[in-house]
Order: sequence, then C-alpha cells, then structure tokens
Amino acid sequence: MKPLAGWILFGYNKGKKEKRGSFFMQIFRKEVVGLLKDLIEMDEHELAMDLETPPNPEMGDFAFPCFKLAKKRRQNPAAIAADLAVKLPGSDYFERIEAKGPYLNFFCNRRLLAKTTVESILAQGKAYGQQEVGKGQTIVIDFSAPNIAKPFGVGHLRSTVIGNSLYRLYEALGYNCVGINHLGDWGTQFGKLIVAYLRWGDEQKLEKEPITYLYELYVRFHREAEKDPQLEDEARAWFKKLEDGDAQAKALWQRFRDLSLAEFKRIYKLLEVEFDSYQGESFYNEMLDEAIKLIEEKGLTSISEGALIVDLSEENLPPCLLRKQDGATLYATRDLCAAIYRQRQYNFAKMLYVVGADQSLHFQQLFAVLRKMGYQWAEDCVHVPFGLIYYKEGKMSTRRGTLVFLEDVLTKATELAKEIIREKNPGLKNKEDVARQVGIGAVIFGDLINDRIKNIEFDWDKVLDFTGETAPYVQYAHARICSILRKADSWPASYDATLLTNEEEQHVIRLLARFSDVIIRAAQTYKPSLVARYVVDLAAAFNSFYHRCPVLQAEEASRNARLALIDAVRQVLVNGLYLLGINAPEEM
RNA sequence: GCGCCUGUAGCUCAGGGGACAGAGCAACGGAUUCCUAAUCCGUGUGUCGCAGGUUCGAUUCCUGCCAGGCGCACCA
Repeated sequence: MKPLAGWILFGYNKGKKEKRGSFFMQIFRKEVVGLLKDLIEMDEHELAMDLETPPNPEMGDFAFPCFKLAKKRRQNPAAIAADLAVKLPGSDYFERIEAKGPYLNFFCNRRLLAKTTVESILAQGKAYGQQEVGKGQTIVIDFSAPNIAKPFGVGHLRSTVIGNSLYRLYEALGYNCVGINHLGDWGTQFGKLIVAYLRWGDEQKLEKEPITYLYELYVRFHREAEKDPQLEDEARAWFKKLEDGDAQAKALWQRFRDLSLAEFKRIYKLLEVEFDSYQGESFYNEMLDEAIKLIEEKGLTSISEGALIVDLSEENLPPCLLRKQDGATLYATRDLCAAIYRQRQYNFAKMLYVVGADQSLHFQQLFAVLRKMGYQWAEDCVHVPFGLIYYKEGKMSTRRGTLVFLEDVLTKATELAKEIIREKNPGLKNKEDVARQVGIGAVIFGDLINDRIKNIEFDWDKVLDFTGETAPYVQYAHARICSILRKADSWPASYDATLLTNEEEQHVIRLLARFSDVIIRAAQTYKPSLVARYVVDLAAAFNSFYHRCPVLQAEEASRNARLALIDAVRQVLVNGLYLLGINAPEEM
C-alpha cells in the first residue's frame, strides 16, 4: 500500500512504524536526540526510532533503552545507562534525566509542556489538532450505501458512522473529501421486488410505510421462492427488463427508490451525516457498456459457462463476472465502472470503500481487474473492512427478517436519555435536543469504540448503558466543564499555565498534547476507535482532576490556570467528539 | 477443501518489539454541608488459544496446529 504524500513529510513512510509523540512532544523528542547523538554510536534516525514512552509516568516521558549499545559495546546495558546519565549535558527541556536499570529516562519540563500545550489549544480553538498534510489532495470515501427497498438496519450503521468519522478525520488533515453514498439501487433484488409487488402488492400500504412494506414483500418473496423456485427466474427476467429500459419496470423502480431514499434521509438527518454524492449503482447504468468494452479491448475478458468474465487465476482469485448468462450486469460490473468514473471525475489520491469484511473477496477481485487494466491508481483503492453485527442466534439477515431497525435503536436510546435527564436534571431547557444528542451519541460511540474489524454482538443492555466507556461519559465531563466555566463569572485577564504541575494536571496535559498524533494515527489506520478511546481517556483524566483539584475555590493564580486548563480540555473534547460525528451538549 | 479475519480477566474489549499486561461492565466497600454522583476512590482474577522459530528481549513479528466467524461464478 502506497503511503499518502503528506505522510511522507511526517516520517510515516519509514516502513517500520516510527514511534513519535504529539507535535509538542516532538519538540522534546528532538531535544533528546540532540542531547544523546554525540554520546553514542547510532545515527539520529536510529536513535529516534529507539526512543520509547515508559509504561508509567513515574518513569518519565521518554526512555532510551540501552540494549543495542550493550551489544555493540559488549557492556552491561544498565552500566551504559548510568554512564550516559552522568555524561549528558543539562537542558531546559528536561527537569531530570536519570538511569533506571537498562533505560535512560527523560522527564519533561512540566512547566514548559503545560504552557505550550494549553496556550496553543486556546489559541487554535476548533482548529487544534488540524493539520495540512493532505492539502491539495482528494480522498473519495464510499460509505453507508444502504440497499434501496431494504430497511436501514444496525448493520448499515457501521459503514455510516465509520465512514463519516474517516471523512472528518481526513478533513482535519487538510484533505479534500468526497463522501459518496453508493446506494444499492440496482440489481436483481429489484426484479424480486417487482415480482413481489405485482403479485401481492398493496398500493396503500406502500404509501403509508414504504420501507417496512417493501421489506415485508422482500421477506415474503424469499419465503415463497423456497417453495416455488420459478420465482427466482421471474425476478431475474424482470431485472433484465429493467436494465433494458422497460417502462413498467422503470416506473416501479423509480417509485421504490424515491420512497426509500426519503426514509434514509430522515435517518441521516438524525445522525447528522451528509454526503457529497448520492450516485448509486443505477447512476452507472448508461456507462456500463462502455466500461465493459474498455475491458474487452484490453483483452481481459472471456466467456465461461455463458457468462462474460475476467479470468483472475493468475492472481489466485476466482473470476470476476461482468455479465450473467442472460446478459444482465452484476455488482462487480457496476463497481468497476464506478471506480473508473470516480478517478476521472475526482482524480483522487486515495479512495476508501467502507464496506463489511464479508466482501473482502469482491474488493480483491475489483482491484485485481483494475490493476490488470493497467491503472496505476488501483494501488490507491483501499477496502476498509469491518466486522458483522450479530445476534446471539447468528448473523442478521435481511432475507430472514431477523433485523434490528436502526431507527428503533436511536429512538430507544433517545428515550432513555430523556428519562435520565428528567431524573437528574429536571430543570434542563431543551431536553429533547439534549436527549437526542446523548442518545444518538451513545449509539454512534458504542459502534466506534470497538476496533472495526471485530464482530459485534448486538445487545440492548449495552447499547442502553450510559456509564463507563460511552459517549454520555465523555459528554458529561464536557458538560461539567461548561458548568464550571459558566460559574466563573469573570474570565481571567491572564493566566500562568506553568503553574499546572501537579499529577492530575500533568496527566491531563500529556493527553491534550497527544491529540494531533491520535488524529494522524486514526486516519492512517482507518480506525476511528483510536479517537473514541482517546476521548474516554481524556474525560477520565479530567474526572480525576475534577474530584481532586478545586477550580473555582482555588486561590487566584491557580484558579486562573485551572480555568484555562479545563477550557482547553473542553475544546479538545468537542474537537474529538466532532471527529466521531457526536455532539457535545453544554448541559445535560 | 481453499482463502481472509478473530482468539488477552467471569463478560465486553484496549494494548505503536521492550521495564510489574490494562480499561469498562458485573461484585463488594467507601466518597455528595464542596465546581452536575451519567462522577470519583478502593478491593482481584490472567498457561495473553497451543507448539515451535526470529530476537539481547515476543501478548506484539514468522511458521504450523486448534477453536470460532466470514467468504469461495451468474445476490449485493
């Protein structure tokens, strides 16, 4: 996988993962390298690579392990560490440098770290954490992509929230992002739906509850098709007619699509997710012939069992089907066409497909065909897979009808939030709004906190638990800060952040300083979970601080510095939650 | 059968080759004349699936095996 140009500047193309700290920590890191480089037989890069963060803050902020030197010098590593500690010149950046066993530990100047961190957060505000590594580059993100005429289940939530978070992460890195909702609005399922509707359809029911009703028809089709396999053939025939432009088929399709899309947009509004394009599979219908011709001209196609395929046996992959026996196209055909179109349209530096891991093979095939076609940019296409959502009984299945509707989950979570508000903060204004932000935030967060590749078991108790590592926990910390800031009637004319040196304050500051690093790493690995974990850590650190260190009651100099500190925490919580697509109410 | 993914505390999961492997939940015990108790503090359990290998050092990298999940041509 080719690294993005921006990351090369950031030292991310070194093959081996480079351990680096935040922007601020980077200043200190450079100083460590500067201090050590003349004392040891290692080049600066190797030295920087070996620097690590001790497991415990009592062991300092940086550690240099002396094992490699021990081998080179044929000496005891602990003796080397002790020797270096004595020989090192002093530095304003560090309060202490001491040997501990085979490690040389560096302790940052707390005052300096506190000052740089808090002051830049307050100066940069919403922009804190943002960078420009992606400036001038476009990244296409294909996400959500629900199937028309099927309900929006909790399974679709994953693609939607992961994609949305990646969008915001890359935007924060300066990339020009294009979010595409590649709607599943074409394919054999429409043949099925048309058959079902023509046989059993009820206009009034369709009008009233389009998705639910279309879903019923879809489930019924599969139930009946088990007894009567001929239905499947009939469905395929109708889809072929649709592709050939049959008026009746087209009219039904259009209706199903319009009704479904209207419902999806309601959910996107609840989630506050937006797209730059809703060009789904059907959009490419007119271009399919041209795309297939392009592949044929490159001599990649062949006929097998009556179908038009691209043989991929050289790549150790099953063939990619472009046309079925009846001439109708498939998912892969339309995806190939879409990829080519998007490259022409956006000239992307990278294209992400946020699609379930169960489709890994499809993407391997897709990218293989693009490579065979000679497109360099095939290397810039990335499948960002995620695990399935499970019920105890097994995978959720649209066909079997064992699906949990996302809207129900969002509604229940919001209601629970409202209940808790009524109990804990009855005087709160705009309860509805806050309940929605908290409830929906909890659902989004519950998804993003887990590494995306893991399967998730759907559990109502867990979705509706608002304690511990959850969005409400983070939002609550934020609301508390806002409350303190409100009560501090006057904002200090000046503050001295170098006073923030106690353990709780420093713990918070170290986390604050790491924020930009988290953004880079989350974007690089396509893992919003890193941001979710970070934001929980920061909230937890704040909560510890909150319980041990008074702000408003502190004597003036300390009070002013702490007000600045918590305002910085507030800002970073807001920025972090934003990257996850979650709101931070000021009261809850 | 082949391919991909996963396997860490009772449960759900973090862990960027290094110093005693960490959270949340659940359980129990504490904290509210004090900035929102959706909070905080304390109490403890691990053959890091198993077996090899690379390394000064492996939960982390490699190989094999075991278990679970997903996928493997006319669905998406």
